[in-house]
Amino acid sequence: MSQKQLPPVKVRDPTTGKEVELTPIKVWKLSPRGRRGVKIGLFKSQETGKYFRAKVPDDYPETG
DNA sequence: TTAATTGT
DNA sequence: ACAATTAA
Repeated sequence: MSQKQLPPVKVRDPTTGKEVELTPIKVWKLSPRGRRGVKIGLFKSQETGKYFRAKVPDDYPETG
């Protein structure tokens, strides 16, 4: 199986306030039943080492 | 156990 | 309010 690395996402790093490109550690769908919901990624700030969550594009692949 | 994430 | 996820 060719393991393609996921592309970085442009997100606002809430710990620095800067917009950065980061590859999410994990991605999942967050949606109530019967509603559309959003995809969420778990990220780790390079600047501060702090974890944060942010929306990722709807077409971004989910990770296991 | 809670905070925080986004859009309906 | 509600969905899943996980660091703190």
